[in-house]
Amino acid sequence: MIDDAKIKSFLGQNGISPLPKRVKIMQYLIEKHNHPTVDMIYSELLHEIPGLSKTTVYNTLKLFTSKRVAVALNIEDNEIRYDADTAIHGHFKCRVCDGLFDFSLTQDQLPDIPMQGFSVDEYHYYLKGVCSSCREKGLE
Amino acid sequence: MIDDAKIKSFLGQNGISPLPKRVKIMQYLIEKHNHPTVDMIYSELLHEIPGLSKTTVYNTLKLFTSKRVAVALNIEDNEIRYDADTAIHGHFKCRVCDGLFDFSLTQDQLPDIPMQGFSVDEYHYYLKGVCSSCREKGLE
DNA sequence: TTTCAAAATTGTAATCATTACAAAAATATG
DNA sequence: CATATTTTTGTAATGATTACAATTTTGAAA
Ligand SMILES: [Mn+2]
Ligand SMILES: [Mn+2]
Ligand SMILES: [Zn+2]
Ligand SMILES: [Zn+2]
Repeated sequence: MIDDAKIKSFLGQNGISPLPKRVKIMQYLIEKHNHPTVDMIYSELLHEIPGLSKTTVYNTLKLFTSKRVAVALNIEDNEIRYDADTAIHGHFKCRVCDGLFDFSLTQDQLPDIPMQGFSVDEYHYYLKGVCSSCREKGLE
Repeated sequence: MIDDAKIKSFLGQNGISPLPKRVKIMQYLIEKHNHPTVDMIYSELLHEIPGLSKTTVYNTLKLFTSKRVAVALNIEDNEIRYDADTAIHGHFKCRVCDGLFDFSLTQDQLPDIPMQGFSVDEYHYYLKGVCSSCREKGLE
């Protein structure tokens, strides 16, 4: 359980008015760190926040990513997943069980790309394949 | 202009019957290497292949990616882009002009995956930011 | 060449994530 | 409290992708 006040001040520091629903959504992202879709956030928080609208979840996530307190992951073909961990790290997608795993990746492990004159503000390293659990079960 | 016969034999070698529309679509991908969307392929090839259906483009690209003669790129939020270059390389997306640029990336530049027992068959390294051309123009 | 089964293509309708937008509600400020 | 501003909601639109049945094309056998 993460301190409500901490999240509020964190949002505030990043130029986001810490309204109750925003705090709950950020709390969900941080506590679960399950790379949820909008629909997962919406349907799970609906129990806790009656009357929550899916549009609000969309609006809030757009705000979060624009303020860089969350990152949008495009590792799926059809929907966006969200991550409150904005530090550089990698993602592995299992194409059998659809699981999405983090793996660590430090800035200096990243290939040095000589992009003269370019400014880079997002790094995404996605791997796809079959996870160990699925391989042990002989699925492939 | 790439040799038609070369594309036919390439498709054949990869278990794809080299039907005329498939050859044209592969030729488009190779010659333009512009990371097109389905719609770009469809609307541009429609001139050359009257009566082409968008469904056929979808079907063909699904076949190509399943046979691994093309790769689907999920660098955009809303649509998939395709690449006939299946060798490992990186992609940079400019969020001002929406340009999508290749950059070279060798297998041994990639960080090791610290995940024992996983099998990896796709590597995607995406960078986002502002390209040099847009920066020179003072856009940001 | 004719025949015919299998594979491919087409057009249309459905699906589904996301966005647009205007009305209603909540919030902040004096 | 009064009121301007911001946020939320609900619904409708958008747009990419998929499902699917009917039609056409293909390729091999006869
Ligand atoms: Mn993550
Ligand atoms: Mn490329
Ligand atoms: Zn798995
Ligand atoms: Zn640019």
